[in-house]
Amino acid sequence: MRPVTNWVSVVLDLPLGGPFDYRATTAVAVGDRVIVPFGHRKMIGVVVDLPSEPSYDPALVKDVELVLQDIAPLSQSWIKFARFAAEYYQRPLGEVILPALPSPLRSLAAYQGKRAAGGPVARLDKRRKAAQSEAMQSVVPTLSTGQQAAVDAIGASEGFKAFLLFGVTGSGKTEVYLHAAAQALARGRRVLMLVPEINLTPQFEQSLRARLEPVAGPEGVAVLHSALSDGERLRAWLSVQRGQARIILGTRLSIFAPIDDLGLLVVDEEHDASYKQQDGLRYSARDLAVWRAHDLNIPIVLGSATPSLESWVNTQKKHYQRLDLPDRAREVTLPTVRLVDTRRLQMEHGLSPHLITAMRERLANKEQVLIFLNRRGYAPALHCNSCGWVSQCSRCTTFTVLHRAHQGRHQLHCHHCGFQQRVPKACPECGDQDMQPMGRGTQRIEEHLAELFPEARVLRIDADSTRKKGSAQALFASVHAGEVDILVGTQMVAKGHDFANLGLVGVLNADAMLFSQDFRAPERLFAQLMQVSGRAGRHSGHGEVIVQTGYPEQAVYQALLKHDYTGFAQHTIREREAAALPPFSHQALLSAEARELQTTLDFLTTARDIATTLATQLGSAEVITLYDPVPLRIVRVDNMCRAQLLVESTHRPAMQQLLRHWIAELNQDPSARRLNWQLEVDPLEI
DNA sequence: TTGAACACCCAT
DNA sequence: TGGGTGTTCAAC
Repeated sequence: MRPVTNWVSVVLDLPLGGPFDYRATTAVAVGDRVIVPFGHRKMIGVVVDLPSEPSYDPALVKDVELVLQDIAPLSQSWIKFARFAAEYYQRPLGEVILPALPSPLRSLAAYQGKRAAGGPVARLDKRRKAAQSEAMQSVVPTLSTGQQAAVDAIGASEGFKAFLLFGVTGSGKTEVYLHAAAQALARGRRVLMLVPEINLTPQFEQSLRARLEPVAGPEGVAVLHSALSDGERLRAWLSVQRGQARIILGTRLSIFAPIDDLGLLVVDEEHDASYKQQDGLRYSARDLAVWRAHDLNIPIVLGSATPSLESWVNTQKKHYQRLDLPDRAREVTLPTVRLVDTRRLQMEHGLSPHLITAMRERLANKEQVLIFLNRRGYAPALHCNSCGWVSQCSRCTTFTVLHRAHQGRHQLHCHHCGFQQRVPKACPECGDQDMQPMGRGTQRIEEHLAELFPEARVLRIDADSTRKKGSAQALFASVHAGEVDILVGTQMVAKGHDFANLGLVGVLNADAMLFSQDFRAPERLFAQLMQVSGRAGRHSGHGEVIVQTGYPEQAVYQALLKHDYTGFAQHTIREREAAALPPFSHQALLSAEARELQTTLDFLTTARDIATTLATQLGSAEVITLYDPVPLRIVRVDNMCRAQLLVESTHRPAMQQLLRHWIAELNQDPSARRLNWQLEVDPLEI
């Protein structure tokens, strides 16, 4: 018998291209993982092709060392998906495929050494599985007409169809997801449900288990997110790949879960920026979800009270079907919104008299109050009253934020590079000791509120108070249990949680977001305000939201007053269209950083010239706009100076083609090696 | 990304 | 002359 020689194309987790060709002497399939020699080391890669001829000098091609067959090969359909993501976001395929696997499946150490014992999968399977807690059976509520219509529409769709489920907080979107998921399960298909944040998975998991475990079985629900340990992640991932998990709940990374027999995809809070990965492969899980649904020929439901303008425009173009949930399902009214004009008011520690009075009333009425302030720490900076010195980070062009650490001690933290230092006893500039906190963060508000309302129990929830794993859960639980009267928090508290007894929401310093450079800032502010407003009075029916602003006449606030997403979207869409901004054009962002700003700008200028030449050669110069390189608003972070170059086009294929050639040329350019640069497709922030 | 090879520099 | 530091290049 002739020895079998197969050429295999393998992708590796490397920033350089690939795939890399090898020779295999044992049976191997596309989707198998292999251990291969690479340079002076060995790596785990994934076979993506079995070419008849190698695309590399056969004399230099090395042998596959080992074919790992402890799991089934990754499917063709999944690899096709990964290939799309790699091409769309202009990254090597290996950089999509390998990070999508749980780390034990791609780390050599898990397979070698004396403790490897047959590899991570064998070790996991040998261990006894912990018994699952049995889920509480829950009552299936009757659906409103709107909900029923939505569920019916989703159920009736054959093949691909994108739905935008549009309804305010409390309108019962979750119930629609649950019913639609139950339908898909009943048809023997599986369901993938995405939520924006890890914080939101426990409560969703609970309702999923309670409602769908009877159909899906106790092992039928799997949760995937980045906070899982390696072992937990592997276990969940395997249960997905092996088909045990029927319903998969997760954050953005779970869009890469290895499932082909999906019957439904759900993206909750589809407008949420957390769906955008901000490093490595900068993908949008929502956009990829739509592609995946299309490829698998299944319905996808995107839910939001404040849809992204991209999705909204898609409903207007009839690419997506809108499903409206007009009323709050539980027959309660929307909270009243009041704008307090801070320009002509005497404020007390950042709180207007109106807000204080309203708080007093609610507290007397035994209702909870939420104070929302998107700024953590004690104060945004420390200021010297005699010379005007302001605490600044030595590595970044930012102020350092005053934080109250343990035992009332203060520290200065840089929120950009993480640098922490003691508070100087005297001004480093003039030696004066009269230094004052400038502005207010959540810690300081918490402190003032405790003085102002001595009987009230005040709790702060922000990234600092929830640093430990699981502590966010515990803090939220104490709010739900009624152990808290006043909750102070950052955007963390705005999402998802349904506080039954919350009557009043106070929004401080919303204006900070209003004048950001980013053209999407008003859209984001509106979504955030709507979201935080939705926390008030979900059950009592007489909730109130007080927004303190110096610019009450702004369109964002006027729209909020009327809970008018539609009007706000229409207004904003007209502006975008007039300025040819997304969704009426496509963008890409080339950013770079180096020790010297000039190095960065020089590189970007060269890059721009290259792109100009390419656009002309490719005949796309007319549809592509290349802007000038500009330093970022915060130029220096961690001693690196940053700048960026925006590319815009109304023609996506032309843009994609240009980007592909551009990256290839930049990779050749020796000057590009002396700094860090990256290209981001569809940037969310510019 | 990782490592090896190579150039350069300064102190002994 | 040795060894520490930084730069460049190849990897199927």
